[in-house]
Amino acid sequence: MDLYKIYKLLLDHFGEQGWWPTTKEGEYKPEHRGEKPKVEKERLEIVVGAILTQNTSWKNVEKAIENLNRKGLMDIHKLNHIDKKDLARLIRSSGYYNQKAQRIKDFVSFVIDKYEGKLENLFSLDIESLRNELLSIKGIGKETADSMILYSALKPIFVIDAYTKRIMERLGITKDKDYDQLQRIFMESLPKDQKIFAEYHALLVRLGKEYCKKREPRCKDCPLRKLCKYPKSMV
DNA sequence: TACCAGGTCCTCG
DNA sequence: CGAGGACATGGT
Repeated sequence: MDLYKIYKLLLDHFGEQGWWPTTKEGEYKPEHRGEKPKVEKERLEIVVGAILTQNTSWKNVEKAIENLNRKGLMDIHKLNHIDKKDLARLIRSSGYYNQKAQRIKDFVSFVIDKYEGKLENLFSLDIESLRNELLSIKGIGKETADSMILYSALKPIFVIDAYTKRIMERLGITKDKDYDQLQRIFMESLPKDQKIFAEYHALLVRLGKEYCKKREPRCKDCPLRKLCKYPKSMV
């Protein structure tokens, strides 16, 4: 199956997604706006959001990010200095708040210790080194690292998440593939283009949320129904 | 009520 | 290695 063809079908059906949501200057709530992050604060917000959204709905993360923005805390050094309990309280809505507060703190202290507190320095590494650096931080796994690389550092890497795995299996393209195998399949089938990787992943999430849901998938109206092998696709 | 949501770490066999 | 549990809130 041609993954690029699937991409075009999704793009035709949903249109451009404008990932990742970011907050404009003077505002507090992150939105899909179809613009790449420009300033350091936007890049940091994506990094923080990537940690906060681990196994959690984005809606719950939005509130947490808004809290941090309203307090003016979306800043590496401020996040480094804030008391962990206070941080946990602010991000409570995103769940696992004690773990996530620790993970955010581990991340910012890492950037301060090794990269002068500037994401720009960390992100100037080549893609392999950057990924290894991110993965060495406790609490940052493959998906979180790759989300940071793709959406914040703006380098071409394909993000695999639960939606992607489910959709690929239901389509009948893969079965029991692990993260690295799935990622390889996408990256070897598509142009190495940050914009395409970003948009594709966003489209898969959209499809997973609205059609290829875990329970009660809406196969009848699914934009991919003609090429899908999901047993229950005729429901 | 139970399940799900843009995972990761740790432990055990 | 891979399975299984812990981490936690908010929506359906």
